[in-house]
Amino acid sequence: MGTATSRVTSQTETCCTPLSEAPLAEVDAVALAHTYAALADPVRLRLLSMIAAAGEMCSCDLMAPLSKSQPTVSHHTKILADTGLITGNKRGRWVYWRIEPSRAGFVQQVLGI
Amino acid sequence: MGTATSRVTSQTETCCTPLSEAPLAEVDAVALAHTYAALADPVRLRLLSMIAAAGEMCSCDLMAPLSKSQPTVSHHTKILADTGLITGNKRGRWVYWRIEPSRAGFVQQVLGI
DNA sequence: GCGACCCATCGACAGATGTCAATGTGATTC
DNA sequence: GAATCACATTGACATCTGTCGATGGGTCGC
Repeated sequence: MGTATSRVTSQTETCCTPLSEAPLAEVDAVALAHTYAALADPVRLRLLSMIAAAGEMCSCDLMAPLSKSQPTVSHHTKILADTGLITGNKRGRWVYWRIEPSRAGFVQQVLGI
Repeated sequence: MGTATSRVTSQTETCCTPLSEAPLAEVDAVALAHTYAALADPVRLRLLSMIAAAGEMCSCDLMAPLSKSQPTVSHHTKILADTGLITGNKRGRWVYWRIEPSRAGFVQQVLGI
């Protein structure tokens, strides 16, 4: 996924303003936006915060604090999981969610901790 | 809505640093989500990136690289400005946009610089 | 087996969002 | 003053998103 490698042409050219370094490529921008979209909801932020604080939580313990229905909580955990911010671990009847270790630093930044 | 009741379930040494005792309050979550919503769009991320790289840009130079109409660019700059990430400075007929200095560090984090 | 439980998925709905053409506003130039 | 330019605003549209009730699929205890 290399950049377009479009070399800087001229300062006054119309196509792509050169800038100092290459601006965010469109592909990268879409990926980044997808990640931030996952964070653009209060319920998901609180969800992340709870999981980060507890280390691990099952969905059944998330519904009450969030005041959301079970399908809604499932919907949000799926989005966070698809984005790679949390991972689910099914043990018996319960699914335990935790912050994806490789993203723990990013999540802490996001939560302003 | 209970406030900080510090009901941390012990055994927090699993994957993350202690973090906060209380989960994100709903009010704070809404505010945070509002900020991240402003970043949840590829066009706005590239817009931020361009402005950050150039230091200052006028709207007229943003339309072509983004391949967006003038009203659309205006729409996005307004959202970023309302969120406090950029500030506009009108000089003559042109509006020059730059990263809000107090948020420059945050923006650089966001753009992965 | 049977029932209870936890969770995912589906269908539907209201509200938010990105986009553009058309129009309005203010500044500049003639 | 008239024309032009840069930008904001409006109105309309298609799409996306958050939410919940209903349903399905596994898992446990009996």
